[in-house]
Amino acid sequence: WLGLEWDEGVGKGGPHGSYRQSDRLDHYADLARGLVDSGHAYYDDRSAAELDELRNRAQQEGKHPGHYIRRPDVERTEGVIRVSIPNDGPVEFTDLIRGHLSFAPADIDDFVILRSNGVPTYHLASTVDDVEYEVTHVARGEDILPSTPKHILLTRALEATEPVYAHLPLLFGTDGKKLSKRHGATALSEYRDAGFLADAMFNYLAILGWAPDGETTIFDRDRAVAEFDLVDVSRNPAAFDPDKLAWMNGEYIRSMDESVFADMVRPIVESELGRPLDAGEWDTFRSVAPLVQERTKLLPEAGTQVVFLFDDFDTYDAESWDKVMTKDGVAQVLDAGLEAVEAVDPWSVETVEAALRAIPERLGIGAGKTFQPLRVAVTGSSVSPPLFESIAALGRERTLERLRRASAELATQS
RNA sequence: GGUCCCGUCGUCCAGAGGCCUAGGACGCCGGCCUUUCAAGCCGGAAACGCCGGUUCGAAUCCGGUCGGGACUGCCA
Repeated sequence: WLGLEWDEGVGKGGPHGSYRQSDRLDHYADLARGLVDSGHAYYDDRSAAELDELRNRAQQEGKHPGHYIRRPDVERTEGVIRVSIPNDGPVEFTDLIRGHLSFAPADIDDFVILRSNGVPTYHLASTVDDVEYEVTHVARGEDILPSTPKHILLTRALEATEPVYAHLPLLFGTDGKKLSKRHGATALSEYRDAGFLADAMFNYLAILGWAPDGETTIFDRDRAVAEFDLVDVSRNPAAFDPDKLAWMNGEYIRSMDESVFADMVRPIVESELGRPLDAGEWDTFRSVAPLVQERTKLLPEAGTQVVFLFDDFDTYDAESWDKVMTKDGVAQVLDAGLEAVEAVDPWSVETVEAALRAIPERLGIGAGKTFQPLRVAVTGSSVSPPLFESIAALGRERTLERLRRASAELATQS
């Protein structure tokens, strides 16, 4: 959806055979056993209780939990396979984003690479894949920064050269909690379904942790691709701000070509209506679409703004009615509107406007007092697209019906 | 508890010793425009966590401190 393409992998193929880890289970297991043979790893069949005890002891002594979980004196021949951490100096590497990093061997666990059921852990599978697929740069979340020394050690044990790492800052929700597929996740598809544009989503995501310069907020994919560099990525975590995303989406909607916008909104209107638009209705819609385009942030809003043109609304918006239609003089305004609309000739935005603009003068009241009741009568709400255009698009007969309906409604209430 | 990462407006991003009385964006507040809602335009409030040090000069370098976060499993 976002137009992010990969060069090789599942569904795309490539020179490295299957890219599906489930197809390679035996291979990972073979490599794990090979690491035992070469002395980099060992079998461990100690019980969970035994390991817990070692962890507790380490914690009580102010050491990290894995401190005492090391290669047992007596060699085992079954159980999980662990990598034993070599005690020959710190593991150092330069992260593209964070700079030089160093981890002491004592702080790195003897970690499991093959479970007792023969299934590899993430550490093994992903490291082996990176090596065998000849991955040069690993860009991933900062949450696995602590695992990176393990992956480097594994890579060296596999007699390969480690890739360049870049650990990106995490994304937080507005609640300040980490955003991930396991916690507080909102699927990307939900944003698409909510009416966000892929280009806006792409731009917003890009701005989280990076900017082309100090001034620019809106930029397209080409510019991002041309100017983005991992070393420029921010080191601090970013909070996902739905308001800014919505604003940005509005910016993209407004910059769309009118006809593209109309085409995109059509299915939304039709689903709102529960039926397809006929040719005449489509023309009507296209005539008002630019007006709607200016005032929508999310695509579905465009649909709700415009349905009154095609189907009669069931009820008036209660708040609008109370605010506008319960005032004195509304009945006269509706009558005047009826009269004016009947007399419009020929029918156009300009003639409708001229006819209605004459009303406030004639009745000696303000423009707002005239147009708001008409708006509620015609559209069902005090919030709508511009009035004259709306009436022109609605047509004379339907406008007259709506005005009569509002008068009747008013009579009922008094 | 331990290891590591991070610390500029409420939020996102600029700022890589003097150009900073700290800039842009969202949001917020006020105004203009206006028949509504938007959009647009103008203006405003709003931050270098704190303490030391280096330096003629620090948001930028160093140390400490405080605060936030991640990790700490036969999860990934």
